[in-house]
Amino acid sequence: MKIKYELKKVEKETKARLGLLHTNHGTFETPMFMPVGTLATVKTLTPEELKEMNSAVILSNTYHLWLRPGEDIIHKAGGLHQFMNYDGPILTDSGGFQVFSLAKNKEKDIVEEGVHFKSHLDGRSLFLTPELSIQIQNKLDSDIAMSFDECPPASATHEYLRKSVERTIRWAKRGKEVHNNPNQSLFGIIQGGAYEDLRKFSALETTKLDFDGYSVGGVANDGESKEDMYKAIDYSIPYLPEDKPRYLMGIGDPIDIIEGVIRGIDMFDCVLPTRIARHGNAFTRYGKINLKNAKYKEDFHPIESDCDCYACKNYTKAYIRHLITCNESLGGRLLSIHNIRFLIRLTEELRQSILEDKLLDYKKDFIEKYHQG
RNA sequence: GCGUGAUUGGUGAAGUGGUUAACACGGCGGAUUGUGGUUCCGUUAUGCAAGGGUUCGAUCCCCUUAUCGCGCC
Repeated sequence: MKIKYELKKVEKETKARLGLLHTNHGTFETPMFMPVGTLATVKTLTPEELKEMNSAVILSNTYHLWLRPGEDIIHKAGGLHQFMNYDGPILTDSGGFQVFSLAKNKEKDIVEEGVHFKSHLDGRSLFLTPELSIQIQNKLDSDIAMSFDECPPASATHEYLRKSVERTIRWAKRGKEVHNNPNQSLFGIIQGGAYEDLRKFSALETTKLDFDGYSVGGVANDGESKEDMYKAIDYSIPYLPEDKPRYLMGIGDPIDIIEGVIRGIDMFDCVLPTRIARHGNAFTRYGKINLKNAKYKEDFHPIESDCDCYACKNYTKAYIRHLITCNESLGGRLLSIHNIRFLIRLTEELRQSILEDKLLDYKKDFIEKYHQG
């Protein structure tokens, strides 16, 4: 069975949506945030811990799992869910994002057939195609597979982006044709940078292929401005069907999530909460803080006194700072728990605000507070 | 006691008679948005044991003192 999106409500003054995502591994509310588990694990956390945080979908990665341990081993294990002991929904990224950062010479390495690039592990030459990406994802048996797209840099010209969008559409079609897993849904990806005509074209052509969901991609690349990111969403959303989920790829800054939800996005994923956690940073209502700062040396209070996460209920900033300073893995774990819970809770509050038609007020309050810190 | 060798930042240490004293660690701060992240980027000794001298100029040469190491009575 494929996923099913059930639209429950659109907020009065915005395009924000409240919905339910029915999957083979449970039903979950949107808007939602999906933590990233590139290598079949959300770094340092167990599936049980993620469930405790009310986290739903985990995002994993085709490219990384293809290299290690290989899709055949995961297939033999009984699929990704069995392999990693996670019975919630899993989404796999196509590998497009990684591959394009590994392809050195875009002109030469990206061809109609696929992409030539070097393995980040041993440097050997690899070739990934839309078909192969989908076939790997079929074997991984994730709930949602992503089309293999070209993810061009923010600095790309209109001319480059136009060709790229056209190719991404051809690739989406090729991937869809070989997709062969009745329990797996497939999403299409809208590209086109911050150009209205390209986003519109990309959305209209991609939706013609009738995917199970659509994502806005090519966002938050190498120094793209927030304005361009919001444009990318605004120019794409009007052409996407109401009854399919919309996923903004790679976005997870709290403010960006709010802005995305207001513009009609249902799903987000991001490495930010876990990455900054490993580097000692925590999201708070008053902005992001760096636990490594000397001022927390003797701060015997939780990161946030009103946070319901395991880290805040049991540990102080001084202790977590000590762990991070000593490079003890528990530090990154506790901060990952806090940061993911922070974003999950943010989506819970956003849903409540949509329900009460108070999203814009919520945004105003949140941003005001967030910038105070 | 005599002889001898050392003494460079929080630490381990390079180094030179001449504008800004390597490098590493540590400290302090920042970055991070479909994870090549125990990563990346800043910054961190107005001073080379102390005092005096030689010199246009000394951390580098000389003298004295202090401290430490080594050898001999």
